[in-house]
Amino acid sequence: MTAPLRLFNSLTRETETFHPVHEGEARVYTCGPTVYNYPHIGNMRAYVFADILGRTLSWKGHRLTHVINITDVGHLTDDADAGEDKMEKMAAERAQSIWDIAQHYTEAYWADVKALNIRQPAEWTIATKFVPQMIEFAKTIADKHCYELEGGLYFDVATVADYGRLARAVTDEGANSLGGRIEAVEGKRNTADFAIWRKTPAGETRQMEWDSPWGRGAPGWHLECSVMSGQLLGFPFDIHTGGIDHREIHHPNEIAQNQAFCCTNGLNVPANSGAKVWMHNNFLVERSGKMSKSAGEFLRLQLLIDKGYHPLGYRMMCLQAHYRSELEFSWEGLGAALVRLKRIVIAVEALKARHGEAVQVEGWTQLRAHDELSGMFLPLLARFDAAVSDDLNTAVGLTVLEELLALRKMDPGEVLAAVAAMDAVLGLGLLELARADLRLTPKDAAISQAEIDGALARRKAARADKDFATSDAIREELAAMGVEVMDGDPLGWEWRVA
RNA sequence: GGCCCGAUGGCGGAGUGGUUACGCACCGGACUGCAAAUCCGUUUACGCCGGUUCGAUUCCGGCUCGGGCCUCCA
Repeated sequence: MTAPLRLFNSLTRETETFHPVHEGEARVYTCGPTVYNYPHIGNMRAYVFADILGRTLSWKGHRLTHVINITDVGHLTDDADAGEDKMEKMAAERAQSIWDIAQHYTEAYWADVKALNIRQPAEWTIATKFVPQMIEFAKTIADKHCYELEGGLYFDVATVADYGRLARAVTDEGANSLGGRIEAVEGKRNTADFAIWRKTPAGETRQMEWDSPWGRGAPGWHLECSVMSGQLLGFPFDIHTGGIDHREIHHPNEIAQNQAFCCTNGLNVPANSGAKVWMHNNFLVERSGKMSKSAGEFLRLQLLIDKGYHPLGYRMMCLQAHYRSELEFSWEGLGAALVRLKRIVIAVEALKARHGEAVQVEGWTQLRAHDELSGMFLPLLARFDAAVSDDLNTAVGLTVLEELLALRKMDPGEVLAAVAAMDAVLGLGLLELARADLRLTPKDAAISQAEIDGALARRKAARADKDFATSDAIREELAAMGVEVMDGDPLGWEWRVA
């Protein structure tokens, strides 16, 4: 009855049945943000995706250990020597301590995580807290796989088998398409070789630097993830996630490091890649151009909130599409998703009103064992299970949820139990969310709550007197201020978000 | 130059060798003083040209268009 969990593995480019490394468990590592600026909503799609993956693994009965890293060092703006560290660059621009910058943007990221109902992982790994381990890791692989140049310690990609296979980068002729246009760093053996450790140039001092056998400096970006994932989850672990852009460079490099490390240590690693399954979410795109932090309106989650769109509307928007498809962002699309969410919340609220008591939230594993659930629910839950088990098809899962809510004359407690179960995967907070919560006041609202209340009271009096000319005039005034009056609705009025 | 994707109704977006999700919008109905909100119902599609097939939106080939990556990026 329960469907096997099938996930698309970027390594094989095929959908595979998930078999955990450790029976009953699931260990997942997610490439997190580099905290040199605010995340935009496109960045956040990766964490909504990772969250859905984690929730699905829990739903399927696996004990989940999820780790998300915070990159606060080592991320270059450019290739190796030429590039500046993003963190150092931002700190210099803002004339602030690099540590303060990291702190500030980490907290901003966490605020978005919370607003999007993304569950807390078992651990947030902060890169700068793992530098000694990174040095140890580098020492382990240095002899066989690395070489030293003026700029630091470099990884020789020719020393591992099959470099770049994740990226499908090797052509029939055997040439590697990665690194083709990279400005060659003097002395690099292969164009795709990358820095494991970057030395601070002579005469310079950086805010973030550490001593190492290869001189004072900072770890390379790719090293962080290999070290933190291996350290906390152990090689091999189950699933490594990230944005699709990481499929080409970052993750192949990470895999190369993992291969080097595991071979050196004699570990038997399936596919020698560190993780068995590598999963990548596609981008959120904007037809006006590439979603960018530098150009035009910065699409932060806070901007959506300021405009009166509840952040869970954005989560809904993500859930309507498959994580491996590009998703088009538009304000209209966001509005549509929010309307959909609102209608679901209304239906759930009505059920709660009929039921009158709290509902126990249970996983699929427990629910399946219930025999008292009416015949209608198990088939629906099974279809929901089949949808999310099919490479996380939340788009179809949502339609099953809506079918459930459209059922009439069923026991509200049972429907709510089924809703709770589905929402354990979808994470829309349907049992807690009230419709009124979705009515966010836009930042530029031209009218205050008190003024709205006053106008509505006057309008009510006019209607009682059957003075419809006055009541309609008040309604129009409110409409001009962005307030939509809804007489036949318990909420009474709503912001017209547009 | 190299590698890799995509093309579905007004918009977004699933999926499938034959019965053509779903959401939003539109339209019709209920409700309303009238609206709005809500609820019910409903219309519209698979880029082009070949091939395979009893039958293709779905498989294969070509074409056109669009996008991504090869520098940092979720």
